[in-house]
Amino acid sequence: MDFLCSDDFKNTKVDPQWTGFDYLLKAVEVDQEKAAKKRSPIDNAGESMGKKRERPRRSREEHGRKKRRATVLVPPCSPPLLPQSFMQRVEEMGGGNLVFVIEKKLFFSDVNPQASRLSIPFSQVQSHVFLTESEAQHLEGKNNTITALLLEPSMVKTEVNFRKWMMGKSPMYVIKTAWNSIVKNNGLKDTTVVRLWSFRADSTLCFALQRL
DNA sequence: CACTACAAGAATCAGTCCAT
DNA sequence: ATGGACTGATTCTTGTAGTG
Repeated sequence: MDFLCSDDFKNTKVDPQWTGFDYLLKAVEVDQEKAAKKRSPIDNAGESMGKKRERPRRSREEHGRKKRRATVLVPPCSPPLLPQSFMQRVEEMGGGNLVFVIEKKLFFSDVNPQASRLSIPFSQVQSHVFLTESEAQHLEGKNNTITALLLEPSMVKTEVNFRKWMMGKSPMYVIKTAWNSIVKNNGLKDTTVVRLWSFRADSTLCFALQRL
């Protein structure tokens, strides 16, 4: 991960009227711009894609499995704005340090009650700065969980467990515990597009889930 | 242009844990 | 004992860069 340094802000105009929250938003913006610059235009077209592997093709549909690999959403270059309704709720909770985490289309595995989890592929995470260094280290440990609050699209607060898993060689974050009820209460389905923000309320890690 | 190779990550499933 | 929730390894599909 590339951390921001003072050089990254040399072209940033600072308004003395800014609140602490405005500073945080600007920091996120600069971080996103830096990340976008780092990716070459070619990389942007298929940054995470490698090449194709030849395998015997056996239709999964034969086994009642759904077709996968839907189009991966191209993340916006600058973080989207959190809707006003969420902003109000976040402020009510005394929240700050808002960080845009990911925008993703939900897949069957994300809404499958048997799985009861929201997968957050590492490489699609817009910024990892929402975790403190100690939290990131904590998650490295096997079976280590961070308890967080999730603000559902319905504005209901739910306690969830946040973990980091290694799926093969690919690390991913997962939100677990109560995820099924979140899916149910908010009518989330596969193909639903959601945005996830993180923020801090009394140093507690919190997430805001926006349904698009 | 056609083909190959690879990485990413979605989907599945067996095993484990825990509450009833 | 049973069933639901959770875990995480494995399987396998897909997009695209690389090569001829």
